[in-house]
Amino acid sequence: MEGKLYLYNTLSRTKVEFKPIKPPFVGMYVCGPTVYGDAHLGHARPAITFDLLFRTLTALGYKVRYVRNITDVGHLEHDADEGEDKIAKKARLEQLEPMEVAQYYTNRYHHAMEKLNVLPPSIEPHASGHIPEQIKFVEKILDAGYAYISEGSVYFDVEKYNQKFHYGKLSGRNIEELLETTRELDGQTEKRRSIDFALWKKAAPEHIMRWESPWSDGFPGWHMECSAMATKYLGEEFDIHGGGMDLMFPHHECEIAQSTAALGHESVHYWVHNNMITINGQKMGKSLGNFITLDEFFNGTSHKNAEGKELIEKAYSPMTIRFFILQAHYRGTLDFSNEALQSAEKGLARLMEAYARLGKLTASDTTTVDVKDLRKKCEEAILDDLNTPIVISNLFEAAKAINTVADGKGKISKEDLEELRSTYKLFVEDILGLQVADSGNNGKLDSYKKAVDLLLNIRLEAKQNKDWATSDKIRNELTALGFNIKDKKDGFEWDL
RNA sequence: GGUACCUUGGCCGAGUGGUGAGGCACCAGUCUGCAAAACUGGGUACUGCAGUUCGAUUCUGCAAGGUACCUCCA
Repeated sequence: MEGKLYLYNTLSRTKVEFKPIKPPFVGMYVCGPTVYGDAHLGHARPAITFDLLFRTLTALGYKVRYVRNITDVGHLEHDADEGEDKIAKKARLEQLEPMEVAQYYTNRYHHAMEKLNVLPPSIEPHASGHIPEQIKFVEKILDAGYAYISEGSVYFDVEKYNQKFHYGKLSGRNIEELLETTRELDGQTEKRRSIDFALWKKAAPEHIMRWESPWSDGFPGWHMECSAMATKYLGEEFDIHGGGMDLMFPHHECEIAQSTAALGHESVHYWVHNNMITINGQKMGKSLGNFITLDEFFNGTSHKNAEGKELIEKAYSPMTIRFFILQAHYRGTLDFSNEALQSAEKGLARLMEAYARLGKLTASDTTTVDVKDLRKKCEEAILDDLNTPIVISNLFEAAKAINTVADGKGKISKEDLEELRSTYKLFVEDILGLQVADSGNNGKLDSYKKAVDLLLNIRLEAKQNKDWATSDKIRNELTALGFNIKDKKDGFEWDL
């Protein structure tokens, strides 16, 4: 694929042409999960959005280094937890090593991502494995004069930073406003200003996860790992930084401040943020307790909300979830509902059936269906800030043409057929990352398929003999077993 | 309270200053022994009010409703 990619840059609040610093190389950093719980539907959104971007960049010929971190050092909690490390807290509850908990959820995250056909990133650094880098980064900020030490902790001096740089440029906030609205939080007394944030935090005695540093036994601040690890693997300046919109402030704002203070210049050229998934119009999030985990979707596990009402009516395949997410633009909210998910499921099935039929079409000498500009239309859509809904709508338009030809009501030339196949392959599989079902090609599966074909051929013979009783019996019983039988002009199609 | 954003047909969701993206659901027709599938046709949606305009769903203003961020969150 060729062409200019336009991306919405949160920094400028406009769509801009994507120009890498050093083509053909592209560096992309995306905020990954905090591994102290199962991934929920909300986590699937950035994973799929940036997987899509990764795939699109790759299809454009870029050599992408995609870094997605694992946050396994935990961060401060509010309320009664008084700065207790999240992972440590869970570890004590379950009598597990903190790293055991982190590993457990990391594995589960990986499994869920694999099911969603999310490609693994090039590098997946763990925060806990980069403590020295983070300490060095804090030292740089101290040396530059934008941080101060207070009772074993190190804080970023936002006000001082703002005198030379612009704190709030990403999220559109100004300091005066923040000073008025920030609440009382833990560590307030140690900090000079409420808006200052921790770069290194001294650990309380009961805090299990801790590391040595020049200032105290403690742990890195909320935003430190991303600055340190992005710099380590992508350099002082890199192309794209992604994450959920809810991370814009304070997380990404603080990251910009930290990196700029330490390096003397900004790091990220394009900030890309995906919007939230909502449920009943409200953000699905850990703190709201209204989330549904990916495993629950995949297994159809019962999930009751606070009022005891079932949130999911049935199991949804990973590809349904992926398709559901891709049917909306990444910058818009996407509302979860069973109805929406079930319509996505059916739509996906229709699209994939057309794709399967496409593989079986035979070419004619002429073309009577309109498939001309499919590739061009899909390319324009994906290059326009990853407009997957438009890509999909174009694929559906082409699906009609495919079905028409498959029904024998239209013709397609060899040239057009090949073009259509390669376009479908590129967009359905390579870019949207929609997996073709039962691509498995082992002997057992083959025998099983042949057995079903055999039954249906017997039915075909019965039909030719107008033996409707036998014909219907075969169809009805196969249907009862979960098969879908579709009669064609001179044959049949089936799936499970 | 501050800041930003959103409001599209039964549902989900694109998009545009002027011939109704697409999916799901629904209705009718074609095909079929029947069914399913497929194809074809069917609905004049753009929160309300006012303004700009030859013309607004699209621009401006006001109003109503909703959401996000300001605190860990994807």
